[in-house]
Amino acid sequence: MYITIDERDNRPIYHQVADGIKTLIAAGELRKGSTLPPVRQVAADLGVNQNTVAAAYRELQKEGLIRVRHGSGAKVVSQVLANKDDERAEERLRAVLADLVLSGRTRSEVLTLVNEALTRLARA
Amino acid sequence: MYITIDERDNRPIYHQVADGIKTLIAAGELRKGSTLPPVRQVAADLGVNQNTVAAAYRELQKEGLIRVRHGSGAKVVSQVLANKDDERAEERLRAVLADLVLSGRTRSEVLTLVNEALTRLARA
Amino acid sequence: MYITIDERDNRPIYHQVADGIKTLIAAGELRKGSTLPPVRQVAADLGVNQNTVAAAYRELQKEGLIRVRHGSGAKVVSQVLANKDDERAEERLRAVLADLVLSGRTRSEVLTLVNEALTRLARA
Amino acid sequence: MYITIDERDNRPIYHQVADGIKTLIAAGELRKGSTLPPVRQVAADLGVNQNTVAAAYRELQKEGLIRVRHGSGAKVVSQVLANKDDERAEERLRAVLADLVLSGRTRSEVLTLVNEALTRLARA
DNA sequence: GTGGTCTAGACCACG
DNA sequence: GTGGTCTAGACCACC
Repeated sequence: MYITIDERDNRPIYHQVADGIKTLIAAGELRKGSTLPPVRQVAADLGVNQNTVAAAYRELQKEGLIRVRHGSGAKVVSQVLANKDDERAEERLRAVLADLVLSGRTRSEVLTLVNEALTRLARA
Repeated sequence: MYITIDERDNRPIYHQVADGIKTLIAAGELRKGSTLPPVRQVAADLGVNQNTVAAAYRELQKEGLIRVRHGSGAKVVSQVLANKDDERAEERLRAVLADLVLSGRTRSEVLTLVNEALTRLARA
Repeated sequence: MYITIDERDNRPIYHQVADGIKTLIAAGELRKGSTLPPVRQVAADLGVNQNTVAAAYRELQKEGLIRVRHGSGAKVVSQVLANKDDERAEERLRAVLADLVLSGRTRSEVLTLVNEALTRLARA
Repeated sequence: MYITIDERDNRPIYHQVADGIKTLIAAGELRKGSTLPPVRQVAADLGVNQNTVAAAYRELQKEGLIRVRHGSGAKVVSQVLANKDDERAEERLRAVLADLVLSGRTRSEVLTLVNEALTRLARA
């Protein structure tokens, strides 16, 4: 599991964990039916509290990507988000692109970044 | 000021305001030397608390885009972000792209969204 | 045994099993003196862990409905719950009814559901 | 706010709190636009931890009934559950009715309970 | 003032 | 073994 936590990142840790797993699902590294590692293990690996990882799993379950069952762990049940609109992904996309442009990148540099990122996402 | 506040957007309001202004700067509608409208006016226009708009301005000042002076309002002083938080922006880009892919969009659909957004940003 | 396990049901599996058997008892399909099928068989039929079915039997025994004996299987010994947890049941009833109302059902629709359910329970 | 916590109730506390508020919404005591009391106040009133109440609010938000915003509290935004199917309300109804019947109540006694409960729910 | 996040650690529930 | 709940308390973010 290649998830990284960035202290300087404004996003809360549990969000970063969830996003990391979402990326793995989008990239096809975690397919429908795959079992996620135990909460405790992820917590130990990343050096964060178990509750924090549990919050990430809860988040993913809320979005319909995984199914968490009490004694038997978490499993990927879908590769499609349930609430497409709630997250306002397009709006966030615009904001991020504005940031990249404001950091001095040219249009083609931004497009290169986007293409590189998309290439890693199998289903795209 | 063409800024909109979306109730359903999960981002905090002050963030939405700051992002709106950043987009205007990136698009060239607000150039170096331009004066931003008074906090009170923006607050009234958007129907939000003055403190919220003030927080947005503070954020923009922290990023080096504007300069806020007591009595003389806020002015755009740069069109380039001061913070070199490139990695964080790229990380957020990846997360947003993963969300778009997980919401069922194909690679070309995502690229269309990106191009549309970039076209509105003059400097890109 | 007409018990079904619903993956989408939030109740724990052992609870679903116990409730299924309780419904059979309430409906009179399992009468005082009847023998329940062996844990292994139920587990195999439903495709769940034996421990899970055992937990359900334990629950039913705790409520005074069945008697589990090593070697001789489980037998229905009563058609009346031992625990006087009436208030808790009523509280749960209120919560479920609130949910049904909040899901948009009218009073008469709810009453229809209730009547249908009661009709299947012989002793009612 | 007439919410009660029952130690003997099997449901987790945060669930009992959420159910209590749902009942108030279903009964029309909390209408669309109403503001919920602060997390801290509810926590103090009920004698539970703030995190527990926060979990209840999160639950209600997930179900689409309230909208929680950072600095400005929680507000009722809908009187209809967003995820009607996820909760399997009808299945839980059958289980509760079976319990009431098994506790020795006749059909008419159960119907009286149901009617009393529904009478308190305005929208029913 | 409001809610959100995170931690440490205890204890419970499920399979 | 797995995840869930709850607590106490600290600190942060938002309006």
